[in-house]
Amino acid sequence: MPNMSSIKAEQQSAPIGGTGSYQLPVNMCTSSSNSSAMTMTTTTGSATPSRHNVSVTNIKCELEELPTPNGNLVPVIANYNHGSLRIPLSGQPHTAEEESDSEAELTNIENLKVRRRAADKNGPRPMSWEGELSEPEENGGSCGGGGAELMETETVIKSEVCSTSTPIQAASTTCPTMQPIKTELENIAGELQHHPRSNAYPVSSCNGPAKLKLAPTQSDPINLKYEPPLGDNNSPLLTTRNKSNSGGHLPLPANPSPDSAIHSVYTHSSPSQSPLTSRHAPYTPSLSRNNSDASHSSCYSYSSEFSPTHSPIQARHAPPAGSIYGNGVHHHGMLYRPLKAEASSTGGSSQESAQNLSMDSASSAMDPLGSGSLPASPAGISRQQLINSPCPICGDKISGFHYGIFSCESCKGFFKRTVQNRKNYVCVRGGPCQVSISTRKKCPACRFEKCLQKGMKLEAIREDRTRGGRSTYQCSYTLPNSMLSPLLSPDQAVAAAAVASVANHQHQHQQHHQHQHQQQRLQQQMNGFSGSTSLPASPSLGGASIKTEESEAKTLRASSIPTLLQEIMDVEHLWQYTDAELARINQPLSAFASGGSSSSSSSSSAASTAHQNHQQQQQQQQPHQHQQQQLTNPLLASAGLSSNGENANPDLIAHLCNVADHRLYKIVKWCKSLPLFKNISIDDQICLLINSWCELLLFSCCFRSIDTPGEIKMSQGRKITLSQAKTNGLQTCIERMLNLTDHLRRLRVDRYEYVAMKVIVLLQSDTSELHEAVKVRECQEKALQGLQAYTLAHYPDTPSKFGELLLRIPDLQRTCQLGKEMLTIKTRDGADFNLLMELLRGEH
DNA sequence: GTAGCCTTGAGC
DNA sequence: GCTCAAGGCTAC
Repeated sequence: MPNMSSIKAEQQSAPIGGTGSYQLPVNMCTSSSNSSAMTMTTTTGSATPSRHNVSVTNIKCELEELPTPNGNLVPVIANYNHGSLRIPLSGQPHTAEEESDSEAELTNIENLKVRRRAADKNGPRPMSWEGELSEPEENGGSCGGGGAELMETETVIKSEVCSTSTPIQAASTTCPTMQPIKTELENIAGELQHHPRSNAYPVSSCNGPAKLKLAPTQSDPINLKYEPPLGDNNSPLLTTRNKSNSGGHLPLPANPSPDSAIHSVYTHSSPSQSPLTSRHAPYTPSLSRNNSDASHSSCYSYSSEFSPTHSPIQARHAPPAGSIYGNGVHHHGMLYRPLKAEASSTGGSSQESAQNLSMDSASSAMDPLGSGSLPASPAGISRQQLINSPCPICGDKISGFHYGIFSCESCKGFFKRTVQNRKNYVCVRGGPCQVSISTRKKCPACRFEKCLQKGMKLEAIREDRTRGGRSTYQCSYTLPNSMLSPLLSPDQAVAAAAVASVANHQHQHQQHHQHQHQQQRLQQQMNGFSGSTSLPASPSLGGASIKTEESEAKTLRASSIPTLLQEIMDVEHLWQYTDAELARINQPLSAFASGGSSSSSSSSSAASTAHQNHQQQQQQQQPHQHQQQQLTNPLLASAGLSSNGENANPDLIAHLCNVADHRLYKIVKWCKSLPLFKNISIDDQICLLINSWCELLLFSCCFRSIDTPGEIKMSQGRKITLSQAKTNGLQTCIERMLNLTDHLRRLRVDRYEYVAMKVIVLLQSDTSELHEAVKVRECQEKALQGLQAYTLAHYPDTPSKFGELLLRIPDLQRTCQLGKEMLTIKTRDGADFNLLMELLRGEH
């Protein structure tokens, strides 16, 4: 495992200042149904605002408390030694034999890691978890659905219900059958961790709260700091920039000197705080290079879907068909997002009035074919046109796409140097200074600030300085008006920006746009997940520059979204499935159910992931095997259900198992990108995953069923009612799920709360298998703090909501256990749901 | 410290 | 093998 960089810093979650406490009546240790209370302490920091007149400082990453202007100390732990430290934990006693087995298994894991890393040194860098995970499928047969992924409305019930075992037990008790899954998870996590980039900006992932500012509510008892996004752009950096700019909505501090780019951006940060810690850390990249490309090992995020060629944005942000761009092309083009405050904040150059452009991807997003033209970009702007335009920062000639925007070579180098060397420039004039070709050297503070403002991404700088390869992250680009005006009228441009921005956000959840579904999702995003829930406007939703009272209100609400929650939300798309994926996962079963041949393998749509491709291939190669395997589905058998449909709906159950199996891949991928999860050691990541996968599946299922009382939503129109559950022998479990869903509905759980709770469930540290339980607990605390701050800020009338949300977790655990008990899965050879089967087998 | 050019490496 | 976005090198 590579050493963590010395600059790796992690926010210390130790309490500072006043304290408040709450109990988490959660027992995520799946080994038993016992519940344990976890006491956590939140704090309010002491006010120690300070801004120093420093011209240039090299930022230290020592352990320190960073005083913030709003009075919150941001403790930072530097030189975190990632990893292999194993803390013997008390709690779950183990027999000597178990201990021995566990040791042996852990040793196996270590050996696997070593071998893998050794192989990586000589071989190609592993590219994706999908690829890793698809391996067992080769052995175990197809899962029927290809890499199908579920959207929010898809089905997972079965997997959740069918989960008969206790994952953590599987991990901890060294069941031999668990080794395969552990190996897979290990491989996956290993790639995340072992790759040098996995250490990149760990602060970003674990320091989420560091950038938070105290909520503007006195009721907030914890030391959470919010980062009110005043801008409309998706980038948290940009958002912050807008806020910090004097020309924006907020005036510059009275102190004229300390306005370095960094200080003004991270107003909560100490002037001495490293750009890495103060900026990078807080703004946990939502998309990790690890995720995206197979290297998938870096901790700083990019997303697999977001490679420059398969940009995340490209994948996510394609405008819906029929949009005003209306070319009907599945383009990877750019989406325009005007920056209203931009011009005023940076003063008058031609670029100041530029439109901010969110791009589907850097390169191939722009030009996946390398043809040099942007494929159906909204305004029909080619890559060449963009490159020929002036650098949005200084006006020099653009040399390419650097760190998230098209910029010149000098600004690219400047940004790299500043971040890598942790410069902390301060504008002696208090900024903003004009930044042009002739003046760009005069004020690095304002230049850097403009870099950020224009969309350069800190997360694009690789902490480990790994060269080459692709990077993927959500990009925003400043497009000069001159490039838009000939194509769109100002009004059109604004409207386009609004529509595209929303579409941009939407596409984070859907790689293959289908207009109707996108419209529905748009409505969901704008109105909340369900009609009865309220969803605070996400900053990333705020691309619309058309200021209305409603949008302003949403912006206001969005401003109180803890950054950590926003970061978690930013990776939520990894949890979701696209329509194409759903179609794939549903098709085989439909064919199966209809008695058709296993032509299920002939997926109608092109595979969008390696996993899907692989599964498609497997299905094509073994269509009959797939059918046969479904006929002998051990899940069905173990559930006392025959596959001939006599007393059950095999299609339903097999489908659910199939979905669950694929869902597990999604979960792994999602976990990788979670800001808090990424800094946890490999072993602990595996442990946590094994520990909570069932709860995660079940919880997501319940949440998506909020708007369908009496029904648990399955994939695309599939629903299961209590009566249907009785037929399938799942009555008790479904009943509990419905009950849990009722609670979620009653509590009006919104999407932010939902994603936060998932992370809390995932980061349950109450297991003796964790090597760094304290660290995991600290991460969970941050998630808890984020959730608490959010609920207090958004639902001040229901201060008990936070506690009530946590109280649902034991229900969730009990429901999972019940489902497992109901469907005592017996391990059988030839299981076709590899990952799921491995997990299930490992528990018995 | 700047900035132009080079090298690297993943995706296609 | 090409593209391109990373980091590296080095003259200034």
